[in-house]
Amino acid sequence: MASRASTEKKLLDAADQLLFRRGVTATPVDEVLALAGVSPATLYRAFGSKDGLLVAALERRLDTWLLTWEAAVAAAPDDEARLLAVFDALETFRSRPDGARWCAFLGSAAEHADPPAPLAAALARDTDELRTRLRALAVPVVGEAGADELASSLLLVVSGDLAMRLRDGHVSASAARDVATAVVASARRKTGR
Amino acid sequence: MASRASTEKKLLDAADQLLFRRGVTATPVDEVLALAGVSPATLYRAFGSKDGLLVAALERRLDTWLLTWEAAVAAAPDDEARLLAVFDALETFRSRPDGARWCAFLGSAAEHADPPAPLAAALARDTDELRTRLRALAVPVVGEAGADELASSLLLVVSGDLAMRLRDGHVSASAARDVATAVVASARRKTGR
DNA sequence: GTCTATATGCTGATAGAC
DNA sequence: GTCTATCAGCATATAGAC
Repeated sequence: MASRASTEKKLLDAADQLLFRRGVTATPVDEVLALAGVSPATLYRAFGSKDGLLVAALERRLDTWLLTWEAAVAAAPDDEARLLAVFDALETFRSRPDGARWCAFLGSAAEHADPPAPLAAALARDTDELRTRLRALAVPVVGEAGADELASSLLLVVSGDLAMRLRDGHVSASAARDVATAVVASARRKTGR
Repeated sequence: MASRASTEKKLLDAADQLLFRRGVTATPVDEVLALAGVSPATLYRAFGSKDGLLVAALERRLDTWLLTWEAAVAAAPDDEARLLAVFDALETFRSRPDGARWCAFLGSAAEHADPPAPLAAALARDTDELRTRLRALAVPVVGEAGADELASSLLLVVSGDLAMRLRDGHVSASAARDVATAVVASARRKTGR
């Protein structure tokens, strides 16, 4: 006897494993249903549509990602390591069983010409969290003055790491971290720290 | 009286304008046909399938992109400017009437779980050209020893700039160039130049 | 011979009825 | 949970215009 919460969780788990590996459009609803062991009616009652399930999966995923990132920050020894911990977290998150091919948020947004509002909101929240938290972690490293610019630069590097996963396999895991290290050093020099 | 070459060009132009702005899957073939003012039979005779047209459009697009980049390199005053000219070219290319929402190659690849061979080859060629040419431009700046690593780093920054276009509009046009400048400075310091 | 216009088979996703 | 209707998009076939 399946409770409502557990069938919804099964659907979200299935969505996580399929939609973000194969792509949203490329994955038939039937496969999600089959993996979840759930009937179509359940999906449409709980989430309204395939897109509804997608958005719910993204929201849950963002929470998980932020926890992963927080753990990496907590494990880092000093201010600069805390700022760069996002790259450790990316690696950890990528190696999860439901790790996306590149990025669940960017990938979902990229599939729509003009993403529907709830989907755009999910990506915007991801972007905001990245920028805001990077900025907060940047303050101890370069001070208030340089924090905005450094956060934007690092967000670009993070996005670059994600996009590189779509290209051929030449990419070393530490490439993004190396670039970020250079960016931080440059910002430090600029602010005299 | 429409010649064979001209109808094919009309299809490629329409593909450029629609597929890479709205996304490949998101654009029905019918719209491409309507914009090109061409009948279905013409498309399927010339390109075999929607995907065939896509690949042909990507191939033509890569040639155009490389010409744009070469022009930007030629206009740059010194070795470092030539290495960073790729960011000028990105801006120029983006502002074309058929400029992609983010990146025609990454976007097309992202839509397939496991891209069909001709599509994968198109993206691989894009990646190879970027890496190889960046490496050649890096040699005068940091020497043979550091050129591979610098090229890889800059490729990541380029990809980051492209991916940022999927996020919200906070991005300044010079952000990628600033990051790249820091990366080049760091590489220079490392190789003692 | 190359194109246009139109009609149609086919497949698979979505949604809802039972 | 099964089963079915609807709908959209891709691909092809046919017939005729330049």
